Amino acid sequence: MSVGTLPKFVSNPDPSIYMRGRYVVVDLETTLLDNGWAGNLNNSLVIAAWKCSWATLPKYSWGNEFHQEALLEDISLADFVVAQGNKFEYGWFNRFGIKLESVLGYDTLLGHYVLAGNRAWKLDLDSLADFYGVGAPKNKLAKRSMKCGICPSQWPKGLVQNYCLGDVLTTEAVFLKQRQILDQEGLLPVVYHRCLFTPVLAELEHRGMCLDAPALKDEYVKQRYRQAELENELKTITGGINISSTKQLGKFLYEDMQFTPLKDRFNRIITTKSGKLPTNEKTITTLRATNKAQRRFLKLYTEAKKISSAFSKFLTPGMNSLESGGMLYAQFSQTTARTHRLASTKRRSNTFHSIQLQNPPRIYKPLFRARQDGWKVVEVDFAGAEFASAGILTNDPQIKADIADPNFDIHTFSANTKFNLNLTSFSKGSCSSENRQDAKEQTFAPMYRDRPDLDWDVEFRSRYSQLDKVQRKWAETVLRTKQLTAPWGLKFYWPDCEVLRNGSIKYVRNIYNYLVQGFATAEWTPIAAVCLWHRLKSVGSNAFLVNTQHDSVVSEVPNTELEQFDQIVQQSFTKDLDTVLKNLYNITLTIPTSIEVTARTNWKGARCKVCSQEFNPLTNHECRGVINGIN
DNA sequence: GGTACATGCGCC
DNA sequence: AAATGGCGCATGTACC
Repeated sequence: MSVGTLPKFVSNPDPSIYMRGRYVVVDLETTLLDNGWAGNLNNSLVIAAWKCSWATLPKYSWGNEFHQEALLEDISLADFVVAQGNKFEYGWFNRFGIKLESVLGYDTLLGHYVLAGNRAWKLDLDSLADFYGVGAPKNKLAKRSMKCGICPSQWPKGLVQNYCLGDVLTTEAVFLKQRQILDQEGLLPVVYHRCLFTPVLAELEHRGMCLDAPALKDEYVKQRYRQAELENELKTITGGINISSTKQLGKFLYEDMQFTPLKDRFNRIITTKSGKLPTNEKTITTLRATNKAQRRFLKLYTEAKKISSAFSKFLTPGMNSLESGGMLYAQFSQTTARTHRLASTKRRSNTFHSIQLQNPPRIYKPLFRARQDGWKVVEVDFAGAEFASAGILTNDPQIKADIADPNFDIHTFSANTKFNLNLTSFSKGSCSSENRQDAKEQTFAPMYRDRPDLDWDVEFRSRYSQLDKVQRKWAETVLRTKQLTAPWGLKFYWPDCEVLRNGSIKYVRNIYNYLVQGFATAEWTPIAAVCLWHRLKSVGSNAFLVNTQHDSVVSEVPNTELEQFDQIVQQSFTKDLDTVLKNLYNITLTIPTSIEVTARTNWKGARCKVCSQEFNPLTNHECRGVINGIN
């Protein structure tokens, strides 16, 4: 069975193409529904403008998406396509009939973001023009019209044309300056990596995720009912305070109910940043309830708050979408996170229902399904990605050994310290599952922290002494030079790094974190997704990607293609990842990555802490409907 | 009435 | 909240 092929520009990436290749710079003006998103089929193209590197004058073309032969011809002659905010153009290229997998992009927005590293630089085209000193022709009238939401289709033709052509020339000028700097800084491979990911995201945004309507309705009704019950009971206890108000809740807890505020290990009263008494769940579950009324209130309150959050963030938007087909969309941003991880937001839209697709409650994942009968939702996860990433970056032999050892379970090891178990074996099952579960939460915390007063930190850092040594070296480097260069070339900056009064280095936790988190989730996952996407295209598969959550990729796959899909996944997430990291960054993964693949009609959900059953609103389960019983 | 901030919490 | 990092969103509140 064929696992397909990758295009040369993926399997054998050569970022120097950006310095010497033939390119076309493109800018499009469209109607403005949903900010001109190509996913809204009521949008239309107003004008396309482009300039070829082999021509002196730019070209333009009015008219609709089906008549862009001249642009398509030039794109087919180029090695890559340059644009500011390429994801937008990719969406429209799809509508032009261009196969996205055949177009290598260069995005000036991503270029600037990569140069910025973790610095919060402005990324709009005007700011870029200023930064690179290429003096953009500022068309104030056009800018103002755009800002006021006046559709370019209503503008005088000459105005649109000048605006669009002006942006093409500005983008080209920015590109030419920018690529020189990125080349000198050794950052072109990183930009290349980011640009490979863009068309995958453009398509993924367009697909959206499909809800399981009966399951969602069932859950919605059940929670509405429960919510009403809770509201009634709480009202009788509190006299009708607004439990969403931290102010009112604080007053109720600490004044009316007379709870004793919590204290830290130095016997200081714990407060929030602004000095108020905290009212979050952790605090509330730790407060000592001394009577029945107090206990009852705490239980009801916690449940009510979770339910209310589930409604506003998920159940209500989900229900609203059912009339129009039960599809939820999101927007992904490659230029938000300081670690260069992907970020996701709700799509601000009147047409599309949307949620933030990177954080739906895990217990509700089974409320999503494949949109067609006879298909599965397939999730691919990297297992222990950040631990492996840390092991590779610091070359720690013990991390490597522990990951390879089937008889070593790090959460059991963690539980051993936390609960003083005096275990002699750390294989999974050597301690109770409750102990393991409780320890799990903090197992990897010492990777991004170093507290000599905490037993687990000392234990962790003494076992993984090479990791400890290298991370300290990172911090010393930043203290000395104010920056840190990752093995893939990306530079992180902490210009005001200094030794604090208590002797620790400022930003030490960020310094310990960024490379480790960035390598696993910002470098590996996009490469794996890109390779999966290209291979699926190359075999003419009907399967497609619908989501990605830092160390996982979610797809919809026809049952008839499951076996082939699995093989392509294995290829993409292991061998292809190795190949691309080697060829693009000259990095070798000294610890092999491992993945978990699950395929089912509905998206894989969370397991219940109590009975270990996967939560599924469609099946009977002792924790059915009880949100806070779920891990 | 709008904006900015604080808090809390969902995910990885 | 003590006791890692990274995000975005909802809600309430303060302030102009």
